[in-house]
Amino acid sequence: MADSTPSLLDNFFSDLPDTPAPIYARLKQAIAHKVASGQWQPNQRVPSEAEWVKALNVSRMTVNRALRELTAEGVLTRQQGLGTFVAQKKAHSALFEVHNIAEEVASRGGVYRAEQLQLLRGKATVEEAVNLGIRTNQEIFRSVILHFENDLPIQLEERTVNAVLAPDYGAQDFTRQTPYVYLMQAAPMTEGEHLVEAVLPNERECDLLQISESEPCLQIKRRTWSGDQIVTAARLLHPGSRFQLFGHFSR
Amino acid sequence: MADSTPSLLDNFFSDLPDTPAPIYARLKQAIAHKVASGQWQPNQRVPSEAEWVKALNVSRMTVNRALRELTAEGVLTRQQGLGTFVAQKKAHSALFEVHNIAEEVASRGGVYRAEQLQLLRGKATVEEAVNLGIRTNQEIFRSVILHFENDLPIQLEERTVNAVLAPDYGAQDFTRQTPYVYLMQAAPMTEGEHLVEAVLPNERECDLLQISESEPCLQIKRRTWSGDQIVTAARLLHPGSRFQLFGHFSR
DNA sequence: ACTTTATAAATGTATATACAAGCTAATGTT
DNA sequence: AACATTAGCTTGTATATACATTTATAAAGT
Repeated sequence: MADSTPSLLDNFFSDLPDTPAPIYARLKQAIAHKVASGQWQPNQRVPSEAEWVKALNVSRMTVNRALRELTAEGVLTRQQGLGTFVAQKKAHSALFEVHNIAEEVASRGGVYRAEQLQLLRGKATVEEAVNLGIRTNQEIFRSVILHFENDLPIQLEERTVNAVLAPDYGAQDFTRQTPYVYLMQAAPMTEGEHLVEAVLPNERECDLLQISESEPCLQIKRRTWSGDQIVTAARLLHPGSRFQLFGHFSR
Repeated sequence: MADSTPSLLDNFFSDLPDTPAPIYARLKQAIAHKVASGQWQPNQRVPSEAEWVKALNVSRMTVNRALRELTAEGVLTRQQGLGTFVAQKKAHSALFEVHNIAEEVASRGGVYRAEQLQLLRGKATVEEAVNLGIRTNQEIFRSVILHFENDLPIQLEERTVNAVLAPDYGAQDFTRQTPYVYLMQAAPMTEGEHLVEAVLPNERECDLLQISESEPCLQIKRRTWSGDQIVTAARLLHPGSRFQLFGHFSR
């Protein structure tokens, strides 16, 4: 389970505000950012409580609280006697966290492939501006991607992206890497919402998804925040016969 | 916001094991049970940290941890200077927690009504036994209920219930109280899972839901645990034109 | 009557300390 | 060489203490 311990504990708070939030919260935020941005990989070892105490000159209980809460939130895992580690990505996954369709397909043992139908930059329309919480003249990206599992369409993805927060979105090749992966490192998600409903897609969409016009689809509209700004809004269309959403909850 | 403070702090742990779990965990469990079973109502005041300290003769930090974690889990809400209170049921609700359709309808300002189409006791079939994780000769209840919002069908609910865990299920009147409410006090839910998909219902179901046969529906299959036993398995059918699932997530 | 000020109560955070319990690796013994 | 023991590091929990912040209430002043 163990790897090596990250080094730079000094100046750990360098790129974070040092006034408003309590110590434990800032430590949580700093660690969560390392994990969300991929700088710390799953199963990698996190500095021990004693190391944090020495490096940051804070009480062990303060460090303990930060690590304990991150563990409760599924960011870290801890093992008595061993240490603290970055959690596996969807270990005890929260609800309905199908953010990366490529991983989802791979985890089922399927072959994943994508076609990029559209990717262009422009100014936001009124509807898009409302969706993203920005002004209408602000730059955005629009992309349409069709995702395949074993050469059968599994998801049609229409996405609008805030170009200020993710400036390199237009330079990505989404047949190689899903938007989710790029967006997570460009502007790590802190919050999100989704709206799920059953719909009958229009003729063009049925054509793309290779389904009959009477086949119902799961439509998921999702918006994700980074801090207090909306990074992206997406509409995901899944053929009902090829896709189910699974969720698990406790307490 | 404040009500009156519950009295019996003595013997609070009376009906709980007193050996294995740490103090803070037992306190959490005891409070969560009071809330889940409805003995403590939303917005009702919970004893202050100081009161718990005096009553249980434990450290304030221990009580603080229990209350703080229950707050993070959405069971309680706290306000500095004021006190600790039982949280509103779906305050910052977890994901897709549409457990009680009556509340859902009411929160939208709609008029709720239900028709009980079936309610009978019997022995579990093979499929039902597998679903509930029991043996095939064990007693179960089966119920079919149609829920209305403003006199339009909003949910068709087929439910199987473990009769051992919820023995009085058959005596309930589900036109007055949803199964969820009874089941929560009979065997408080600790875990659950759901499977969401888009389907086209059969002729009878379309008839009941008053929709055309080409209208897609959201189908939710849900199982809920109490401890390590499955209490109930339900299949919920929602007309796509009248129902959406909304979820919100953080971190 | 109204405003201001003090006071008390409640939660929020931080620290120091202590001991329990789990895991690993070094050490010692047979 | 094989095994048992021990020491050291790790997380887990519990306590006592201190001070900050927020809120409501009571008292004092105008």
